[in-house]
Amino acid sequence: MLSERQESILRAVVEEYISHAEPVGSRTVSKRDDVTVSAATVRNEMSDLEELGFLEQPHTSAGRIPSHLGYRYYVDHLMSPKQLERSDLLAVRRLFTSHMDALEQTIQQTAFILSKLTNYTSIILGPEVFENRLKHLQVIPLTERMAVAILVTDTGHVDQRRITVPEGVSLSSIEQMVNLLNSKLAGLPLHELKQRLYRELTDELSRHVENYEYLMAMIDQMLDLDQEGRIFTSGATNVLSQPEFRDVEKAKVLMELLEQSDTVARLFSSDKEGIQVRIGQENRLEAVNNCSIISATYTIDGRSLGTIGILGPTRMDYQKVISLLEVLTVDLSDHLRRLYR
Amino acid sequence: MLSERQESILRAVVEEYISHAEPVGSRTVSKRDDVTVSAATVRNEMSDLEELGFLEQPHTSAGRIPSHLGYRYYVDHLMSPKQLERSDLLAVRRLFTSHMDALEQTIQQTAFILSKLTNYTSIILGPEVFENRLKHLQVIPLTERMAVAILVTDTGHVDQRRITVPEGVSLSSIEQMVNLLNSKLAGLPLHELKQRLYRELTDELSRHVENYEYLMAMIDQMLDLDQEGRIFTSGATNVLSQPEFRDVEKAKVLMELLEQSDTVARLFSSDKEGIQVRIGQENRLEAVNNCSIISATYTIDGRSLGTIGILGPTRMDYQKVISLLEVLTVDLSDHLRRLYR
DNA sequence: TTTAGCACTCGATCATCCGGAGTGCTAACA
DNA sequence: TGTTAGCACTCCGGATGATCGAGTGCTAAA
Repeated sequence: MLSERQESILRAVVEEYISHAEPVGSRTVSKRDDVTVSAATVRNEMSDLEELGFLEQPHTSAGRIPSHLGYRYYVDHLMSPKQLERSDLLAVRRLFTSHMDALEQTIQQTAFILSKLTNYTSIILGPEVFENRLKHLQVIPLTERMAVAILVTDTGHVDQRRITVPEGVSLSSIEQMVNLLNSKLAGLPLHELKQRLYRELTDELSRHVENYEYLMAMIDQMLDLDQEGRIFTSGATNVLSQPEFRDVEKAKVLMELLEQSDTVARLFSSDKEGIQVRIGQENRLEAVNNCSIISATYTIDGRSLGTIGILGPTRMDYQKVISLLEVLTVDLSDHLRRLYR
Repeated sequence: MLSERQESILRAVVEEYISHAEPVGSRTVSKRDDVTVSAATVRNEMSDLEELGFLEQPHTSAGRIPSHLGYRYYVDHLMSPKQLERSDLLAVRRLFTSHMDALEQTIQQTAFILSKLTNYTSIILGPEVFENRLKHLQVIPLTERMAVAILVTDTGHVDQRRITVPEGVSLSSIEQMVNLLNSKLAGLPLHELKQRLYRELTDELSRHVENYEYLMAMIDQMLDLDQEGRIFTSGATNVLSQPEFRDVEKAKVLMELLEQSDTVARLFSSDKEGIQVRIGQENRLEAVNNCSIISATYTIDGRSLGTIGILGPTRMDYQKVISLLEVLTVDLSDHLRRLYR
């Protein structure tokens, strides 16, 4: 357990380093208002903190920087839940009172404002439509052999896919089938559709509809949803502003990672409720070893819909990002609920 | 007019500089197979070429690099229409024989392969649905006051938008209206819909449908298409590999530009048929003054659908990019035609 | 007209040299 | 005993200067 004095020194080092990105010396610390002892004492304490693993020295005769453990301790115990800047809060509120009627637009905008206010890269996963319920199914023929299947969920999400109409299947039989599917499947969660289809509807379909086997293949095609929620990033170029990525090579690794949506999804997806902070090597991926990821889930009616998060250097303004994410998840959830009633 | 010898020297300088990214000296040029004169002669000629504005010298006692004019001359007169690498051609062909049934997927993949093969950033605009014709209109109610309008075009493009149902408008009157709209508007190009609506349908609607004024507002909302085609980029991080962007600041300017979709659209949109090459300052935007943009339009049944292009440093492998774009636009147009019949 | 030779220029690289910031240790002090 | 002032030492970073090599421009010879 750290003494109160050690804690205030650790806090000082972390906060100074976060805002100035340079190793923090004993004099700098002792000059802070919340530290009353002299530089020499600070030196002794810093030496102890280094031994305990909370601080690191880039080289002898340089100041100290926080280790991953140091950041962790700071996030877990030392961070005061700083109030958001009024202007930031205002920006968030203004966003959600403005007219955003499309889901995609809402999320894109949220990502945008998040990256704008933090100067880090923001990433939003989802929303996961998988749990949504089928509202309506429709097939619109384009040509003899082509059609568009449209699937609307109770949340107003529209999923479309182009399907090939098997030979020998008539328009009227498709219509018949769609009607049947609508009456039997409406209200079910999307991930149950196929299951239900096979278990309960095969008999009925084979009785009512001609060319049953071909149709089944077509339905199968129709209900193959893309399970992966979409990924929205914003402010990817912000990494280029961070001094830790002044070296193009390092920046490149990170930017390339951001272009691979599956990796990003894996990195950010989080099942835990609430805000999650992963610092440095706590992320498994080596490329983000000197990055931190802060993520939160947004919900609708208690159902977790997706993840919203920030990627930045380990030297990140945790206080600000966390309080911003707290506000944003609540407001986003609210907004989505209002949108979907 | 340049002499044959001057041309071969200019070609040599451009090609050497393209592949090595360093000022080209007289010795290097005279060692090439297509230049038979000595280094000293080359020096004299290069001096002339500089005076004519085709070459530049970063500083005295450095080699020469092509000026924008030099690249332009090279592209217009000196480039031999080099055969594509067999492996590249194969990759393109493989892409289009693979199963891609969604429009968006097709385009995303095309962009991907383009950036992969060139190591530059690829950008695809469109497809422009504006000229497409209405196939089918559908409104699916979600709640009392909310609905999703779905608009399918003859090319199978699906456009959706969430609409608010005005108070006092019944479900049945909406249904009635949609039927009327479908029968009257189907087959029309999207950009004529509104016009036609106001000119010919107001009377009929007011006769057949209750609460006519509210409905009109709603229809208006429905037919407000996003005119801007979507933008797909791929390989944005490739700029970070180019030696001209070793400096993070320069890279940042470009990457930020790539994040602004409207600027990108403006930069790439091209009405001219065929392949267009814009070198350096020929682009109006200052941020891309040392970049070149090569773009081409892809078509369907002769109708220009959208633009496909490459953004890279002025020192770009024009031959390769141009031949690649030639193949790709043809294949993409073919593929889309097959897709839409 | 072309080429060989030569002096000259200039950037890149490397070693060297401070200056400053910061530490660790010791001794004095409360 | 804990705290502080003082001091020698370390190390980084920027400035300076020497050297090297690539490349040019000019001149004179072929």
